[in-house]
Amino acid sequence: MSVTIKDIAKLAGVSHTTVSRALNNSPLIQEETKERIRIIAEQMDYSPNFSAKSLVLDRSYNLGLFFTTLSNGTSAGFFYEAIRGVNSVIQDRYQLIVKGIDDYTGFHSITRKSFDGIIIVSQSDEDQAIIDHIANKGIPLVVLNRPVTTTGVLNVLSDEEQGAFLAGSYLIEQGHTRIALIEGRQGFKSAQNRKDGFERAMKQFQITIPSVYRMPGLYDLESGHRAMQKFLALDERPTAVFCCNDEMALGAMKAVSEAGMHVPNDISVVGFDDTVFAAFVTPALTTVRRPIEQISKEGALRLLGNIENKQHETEQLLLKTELIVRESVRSLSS
Amino acid sequence: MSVTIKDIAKLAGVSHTTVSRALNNSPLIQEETKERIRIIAEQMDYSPNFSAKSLVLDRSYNLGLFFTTLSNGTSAGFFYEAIRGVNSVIQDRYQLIVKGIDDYTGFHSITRKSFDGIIIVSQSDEDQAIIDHIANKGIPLVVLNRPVTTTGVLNVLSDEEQGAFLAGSYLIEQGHTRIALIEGRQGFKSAQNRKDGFERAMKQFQITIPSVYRMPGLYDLESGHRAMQKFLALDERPTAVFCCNDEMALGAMKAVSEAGMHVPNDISVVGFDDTVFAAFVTPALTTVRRPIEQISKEGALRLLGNIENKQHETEQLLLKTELIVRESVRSLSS
DNA sequence: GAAACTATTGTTAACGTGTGCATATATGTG
DNA sequence: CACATATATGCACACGTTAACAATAGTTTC
Repeated sequence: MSVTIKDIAKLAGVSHTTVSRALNNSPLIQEETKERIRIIAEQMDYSPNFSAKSLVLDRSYNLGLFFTTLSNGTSAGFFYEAIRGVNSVIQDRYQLIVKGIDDYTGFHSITRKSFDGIIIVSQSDEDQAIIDHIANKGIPLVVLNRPVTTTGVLNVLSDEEQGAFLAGSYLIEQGHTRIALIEGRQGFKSAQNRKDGFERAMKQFQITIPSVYRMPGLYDLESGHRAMQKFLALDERPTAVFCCNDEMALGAMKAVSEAGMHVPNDISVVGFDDTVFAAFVTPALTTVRRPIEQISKEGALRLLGNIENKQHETEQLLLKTELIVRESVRSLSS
Repeated sequence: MSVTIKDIAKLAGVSHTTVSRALNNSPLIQEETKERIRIIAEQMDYSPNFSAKSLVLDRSYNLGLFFTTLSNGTSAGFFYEAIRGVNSVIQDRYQLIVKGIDDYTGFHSITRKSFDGIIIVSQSDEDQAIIDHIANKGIPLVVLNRPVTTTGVLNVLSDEEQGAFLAGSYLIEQGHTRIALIEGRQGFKSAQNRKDGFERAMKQFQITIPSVYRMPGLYDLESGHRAMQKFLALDERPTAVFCCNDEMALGAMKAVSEAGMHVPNDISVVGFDDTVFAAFVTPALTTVRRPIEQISKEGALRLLGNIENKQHETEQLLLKTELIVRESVRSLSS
C-alpha cells in the first residue's frame, strides 16, 4: 500500500538501513547518496510511519492538553486562548491531543509511551488524582492556571489573588463602601483565590461585607443574573459589585438594565478575565486581565524544555494580572 | 521499563500470544486462563503499547480535528462548541488531535497511518487543497460548516443562506426599508452565503441596497464598530443593520451608544451565530442560531460510521438555522 | 481402536523503523 | 608493502503487538 524505506532501498539499490540514515541526515552517509535517496523518496511520495518510529524510538510525538472539563464550567474564550497559546509554541513538532479530564473513565491509557508530555489546564482541586498519576508515571508535566505542589511538576499560573485585590482596592479608592461579591464556581481554585484577594482588599481598608452582600455563582451568565437580582431587591443596595468573572458580570449588568437602572450610575460592576467582549459591551466592563495565552505559551515552552533536554525543572511561575479600567465603575469620591 | 505482554506471559507460564488473545477476549482461550491472565495484568499495572498495536493493526486511533485557522478569524465560541460536539461522540475510543490548517507547512505528515479519520471545520475555500490531499490518500473525511462537492467526502453544515434570508425577511416584516449590511470576512464561504441569503430577502421584497449601505467586515468586534460608525455618519442613516456575525453586531452596537444613540430605538441591529453573550447584552441581540454543536456531533457520528463499518457514505446533510428574536430590532409598522 | 474432529496453546513471522556491530573499500603512514 | 585508519555501507536484531499456521491433547465417530 504505502511506501516504506524498503521500497526506496530497492529502487536506489541500497539497504534500507542506508535509506533510514540518509533520510535522518546521518553523517555516516555520503552526501551524494543522501541526495539521491532524498530525491527518490520525494518522487515516491514517501512519508514515515510514525507508529514504527514511535515503537523503536520510544517517543510518541504526542502532547496531551487536558482540561478539567470540556462540558461545562470552562469558558469558550479561556479554552480558545489556551489551545492557541500552546499550539503556537509546538508548531508541527508534536501532535496536540485535547481532552477533558472528566471524560476519562480510567487513566490506564495515559502512559509514557503514548504521551511525550502533558499540559493540564486545571480548574479544580479534583484534578489532583490525574496529576499524581501522571507524575507517578514519570511523564513530563506542566500544570497551568492552578497552583500545585506535587514534586517534579512544572507550574505556571497567574496571580489571581493579586488581581482580585487590585479590583477590590480600586472600588474602594473610587469611594465605594457598600460592596458586594458574586463568587465563582465552588470547588474551582480560582473561585477561592479571587474571593481571597477581594477580601484582603476589604480587610486592608477595614470594610466589612454583610452576608447579604455575598452570593454564590457558577461562572455563567445565568448565575450572575440571578445574584444581581437578589442584590437589587435589597433595601440597602450595594453601590458596587465585584463579579468573579466577566460572564457573571455580563449577566449582572443585564439584571440591572432589566430593573430599569443603569451601570455605572446606579450601581458599579467589575468583572474578571477580560474576555473579548468586555471592551464592547455597554458600558465597557472594568475587569482584571489574566494572561492566559502567555501562561499557556510559557507552560508549553518549559515543558518542551524538560522533554527535549531531559532536564527536570520544576519551578513555579507566577504571572502578574492587570486591572483594566473602563466604564462600568462610577467614582463616588468626587 | 514498562510491562509488556511478554512479562505477563513469563509470570503466567504461557506464551505471549496467549496473553495477547486473553486480553483481547479471544474465544480461542479458555475462560479460566483468561481470567488468570487478566488478574496478573492488572496486578502488574499493564497497559498496551499503542504504537505497537497501531503498527500491526494499521489503525492509529487518532482522529484529526482541523480548523481553517487557530490564529484569527475563528471565534472562540465556535471553536469551543465544535470541539465539544466531536468530543462527546468519540468518548475515549479515539484521540482527538486539534490543529490549524494554516499551521501546516506541508501535508506530508497526514497519512492513512497517522489518522483513522479527519474532521475539517472549514471556513474558507482555501481549505480545498488539504481536502483534496486527504481525499486522495483515501482517509475517511467529513467536512463541516462549508459546502464541498469533492467526491467521497461527507459534508455536514447549516443552511446559512436560509438563516440570513430569515433575518432579512424579518427586518422587512418589521417595516424596515433602509437596511444596511456589514459583511463577513472575505474568502470565507459563510460570508458569501449570508450575504446571498440577505440579498435574496431584499430582492423578494423589492428593496434595493445602496452601495453606501454595504460595508466589508472581518468578523471581529473592531470591524463591526468601524462599519457602524460609517453608517451613522451618513445623511440618510439606515434604520436597521444586518451584521454577518454577532461579534460585529456587538461592535456595531457599541458604536451606536458611543454616538449617544440607542438600539433599537434609533437603529435596529441583527446578528448571526447566537453566541453565548447574545442573550445578555443590552439590548439582547436578535440573531440567527446555527447548530454548531449538533453539526459537529452529526459529522463525527457519520465519520465513525464510515471508519468502523468501512463503508463510504458521502451524503450531504444540511441542518436548519433558526431566527432568535430578542430586543435589538424595532418594529416600524405599528 | 484408528481416524477425524475440537479445543486450547505455542511457534514463528510480520508490521516499519533505528542502531550496534561487522564488513568492504579507500586513504594514509612508516 | 604491510599495516593502521577513516569512510561508507550492509547485516541482523530489536521495539511490542497480532495472526497464520502448527502442535498437542482430549473427544467423538464408525
